Amino acid sequence: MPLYYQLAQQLEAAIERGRLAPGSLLGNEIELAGRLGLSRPTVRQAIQSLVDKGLLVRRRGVGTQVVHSQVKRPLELSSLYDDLEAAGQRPATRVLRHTVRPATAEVAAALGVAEGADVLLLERLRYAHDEPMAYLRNHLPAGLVDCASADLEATGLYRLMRAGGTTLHSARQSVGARRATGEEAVLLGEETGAPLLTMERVTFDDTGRAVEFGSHVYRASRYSFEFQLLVRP
Amino acid sequence: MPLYYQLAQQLEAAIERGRLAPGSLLGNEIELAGRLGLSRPTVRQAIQSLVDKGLLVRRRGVGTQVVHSQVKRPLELSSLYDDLEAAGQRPATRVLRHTVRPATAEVAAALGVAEGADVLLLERLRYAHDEPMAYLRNHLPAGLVDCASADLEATGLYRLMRAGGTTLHSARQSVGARRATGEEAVLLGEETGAPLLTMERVTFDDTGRAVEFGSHVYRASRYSFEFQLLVRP
DNA sequence: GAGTGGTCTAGACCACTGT
DNA sequence: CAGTGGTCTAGACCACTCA
Repeated sequence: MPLYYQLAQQLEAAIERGRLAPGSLLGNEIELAGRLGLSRPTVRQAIQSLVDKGLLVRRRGVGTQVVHSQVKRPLELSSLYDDLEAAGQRPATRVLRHTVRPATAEVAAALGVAEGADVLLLERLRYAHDEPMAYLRNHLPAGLVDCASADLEATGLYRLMRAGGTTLHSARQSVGARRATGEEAVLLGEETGAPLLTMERVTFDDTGRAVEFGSHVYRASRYSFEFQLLVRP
Repeated sequence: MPLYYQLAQQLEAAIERGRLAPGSLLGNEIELAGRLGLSRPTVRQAIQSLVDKGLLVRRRGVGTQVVHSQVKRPLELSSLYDDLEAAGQRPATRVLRHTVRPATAEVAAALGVAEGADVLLLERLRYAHDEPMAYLRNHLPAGLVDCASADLEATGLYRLMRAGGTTLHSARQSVGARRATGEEAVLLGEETGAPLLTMERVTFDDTGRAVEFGSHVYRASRYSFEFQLLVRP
């Protein structure tokens, strides 16, 4: 483990345990470096990573302070399955469709493949505590992941993609709302016309290639997106 | 302007204008530093800032590459007014309410003030192209901003807060959906029961103090949230 | 084995803040 | 004015990738 990373973790732990009180000054960087036997750039790198996380604030001429509020995680590219599991919601998945078919114009444009090229279509119903939660439709370039329906019932798609060697890098998301169609209402146990949260997402790997196009609907009565934003300096 | 910042801007411009093609290698850092007459840490700092923005990818043993996809801005703490203005949507605001009142329990909890303490209540209708777009309800600790209704009609709240010396730092948001009430439907020009996007937000300044609690609804037929996510390394 | 980025050091000067 | 973080330099060694 790099030294700056170890130091960042120690500081983060000290903040979380309240050993560094909110608003308290961290002590100046040079003295801190000397006390720890590190160089100042190394100490700065550790502090900077916590500033990026929103745990610390630096002010020139003043010092480095612990932020007052309890900052949670900023928005990440997260997996619904993992989020539900972390929240103790007993996630489960029913795979409704799992086939290869030619890309429509919309899917081809989103994934950056030729129209008519083979794409994997996944349709899944995601449950939490045995209640339907979301209806997930995903399109993936053919051959990217090699998974059985059984895998998809046991875990999330992102985890399968990572396990298959795909390095997820970024995603472009759009969140909106609309009324449920009759079919969606039946699947999700809502009334026709009930409000649904919609999320469209194109995910890219670290070479910039689109690796997934998702078009999902969530029961607005049981789901909302929560996230933390940081202001870019 | 710092040297690393200037270099980052030059590189970013070269990427956006296509002078650095997607997938192309940037050249190794030491040679680049020598060519530019800068030290390697300075060059690294410039490159790192673009990696953080998602424009570049580094691979040890390989080099630094331009990402293939067109990456737009990641999600920031943004102002609806500024977003609309940037999109050429002719934003306008009608102030419906602008009063000081005692904090309810919910507002007090969100802002971290005592129940019954004075808070500023703002209710605004936000238009784009003369069409109603969103109904905005904000609560602010009293005395934080000193603004006339005229100011609020001409610009966004965040810009007023910044102008008043408040340094925005982070926000906790929750996005969901629900049906429009009769009153909301009238204000927004929708039918009762139409789907609305909802957003609740608590904004913090750089000392961690809550400076704004917003509870907003958007016409789902005319608005969605779009944003870019990056995977944390 | 050659070349890359990842980490780290030991200094230096500057800009800003508060007293 | 003293003290802080912001920037910058000129080196060094290491871990990883790929031919």
